[in-house]
Amino acid sequence: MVSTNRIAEVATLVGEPARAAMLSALMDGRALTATELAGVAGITPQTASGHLAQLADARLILVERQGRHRYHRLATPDVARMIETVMQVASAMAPPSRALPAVGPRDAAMRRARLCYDHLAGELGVAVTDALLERGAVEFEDGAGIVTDAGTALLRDLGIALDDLGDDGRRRSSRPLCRPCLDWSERRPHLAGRIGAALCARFLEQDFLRRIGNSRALSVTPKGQGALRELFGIQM
Amino acid sequence: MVSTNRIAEVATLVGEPARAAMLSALMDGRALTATELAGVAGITPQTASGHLAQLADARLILVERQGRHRYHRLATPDVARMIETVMQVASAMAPPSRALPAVGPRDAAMRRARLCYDHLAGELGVAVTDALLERGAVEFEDGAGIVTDAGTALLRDLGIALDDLGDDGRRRSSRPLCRPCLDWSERRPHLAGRIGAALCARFLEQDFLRRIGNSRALSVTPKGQGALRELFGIQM
DNA sequence: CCGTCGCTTCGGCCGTGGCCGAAGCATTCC
DNA sequence: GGAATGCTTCGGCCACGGCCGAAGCGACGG
Repeated sequence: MVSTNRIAEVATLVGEPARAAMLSALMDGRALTATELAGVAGITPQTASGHLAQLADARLILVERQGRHRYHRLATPDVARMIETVMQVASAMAPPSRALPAVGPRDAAMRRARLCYDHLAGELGVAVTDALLERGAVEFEDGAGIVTDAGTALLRDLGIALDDLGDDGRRRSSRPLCRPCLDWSERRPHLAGRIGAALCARFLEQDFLRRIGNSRALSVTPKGQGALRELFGIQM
Repeated sequence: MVSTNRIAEVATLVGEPARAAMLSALMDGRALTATELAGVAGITPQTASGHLAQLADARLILVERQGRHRYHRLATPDVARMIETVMQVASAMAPPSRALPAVGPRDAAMRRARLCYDHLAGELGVAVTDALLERGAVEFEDGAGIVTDAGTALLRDLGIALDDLGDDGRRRSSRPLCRPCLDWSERRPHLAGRIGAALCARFLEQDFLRRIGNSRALSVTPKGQGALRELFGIQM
């Protein structure tokens, strides 16, 4: 059992618009500087500094010094998962007044392919997930998922060894190997968990995908176009 | 994508000690009155009333009138899951000063068997889960889980039809069929999700288990002792 | 019908905490 | 060395929101 005060403490940290904005910005797994985070939250650096100190104290984020910069990132996948579930409840809340304010057209690239913490989301994420489901590589039972033997083999062919996935030095006990994650633009599940992260990392490493500037959005390289078509029959 | 303000809004609701205490008290799935909740939160009824109105406005809880009482319960399993993930992060936080303050001996019954939202927890919950894992009825891959064909058959023998589990009239799309839930006293997973809830309900219905007074704690009836031994080889 | 009970609304008090300007350290660059 | 950059600390302002006492309202029960 956890003291309810500890629960409230954590929730309070998330329950402040500026901090929530900063944590959301970190949901793509990148490490950002205090000034960048101040920007996304719309506050001054000194105010952001205070917030970040609180988040770091509570171990929700980790801070890494690099020269005169300090990079902040989410401390664990658990934290990301927590924020994700809060988002889920928030999205189910009574709408403030009207329907969804139709995502702007400039987010076209974001809808197409983007990072969700450390795995693939958007049309591409959903398409890859569909392909894996179709091939029987993974199976979802509502909010849970497993990798089949066929999936283990398929991933090995892609250069991902499942046995190694726990050995990232951190060994987060609670990080699922495989699970679905609701895609906010597609409203359908995409692949998350350790294999979701591994797959995404592998695609970036092989230059199938590239970050678009500083955003969460991803572009598919020509090399990636071919590979995705060949591997999964995906035409992006 | 969800507005970060909405996220903060939800988190703020949880991030208040009194409200967190009330939500935690509702985590066993029961519906409690405003006065009872005021009691657990250590505040006056009029203050609790205000809090509960806020939680209901945000659709985190549902209120049901019954005579001069108003019963409050968590609105959806999603809300319970959110609180659970917050608890998980909270328990991983930097300890305030010393180690766990050794759960009091009066919680012996709680440690033995209790409700966790709507499924079994404590020694009993873990034991049942272990038995199901051992029989290959369910499989966990870290934070995810599935029911095998053998498990489907086993559950049918117990009087639980998996096909019906979605038909509770609410059809919460995101509620997993089967998933592990970290047990706070045992520090090991027990069975949650829709089948966790169904199993628990079935045991209560068959009078294998009974609520101890008004608490989350459960007692195993003599009938239940026999059944559990016979079904799962569990000696409580 | 009146008393009790459960709950809500109102009003006022007060503490917590977010916010920024100014100032103070570091680090890097010229 | 001096200037710019990135970030933090300090101090003071201010508002939001939690808290309770008092009062009101509806339901139940004798």
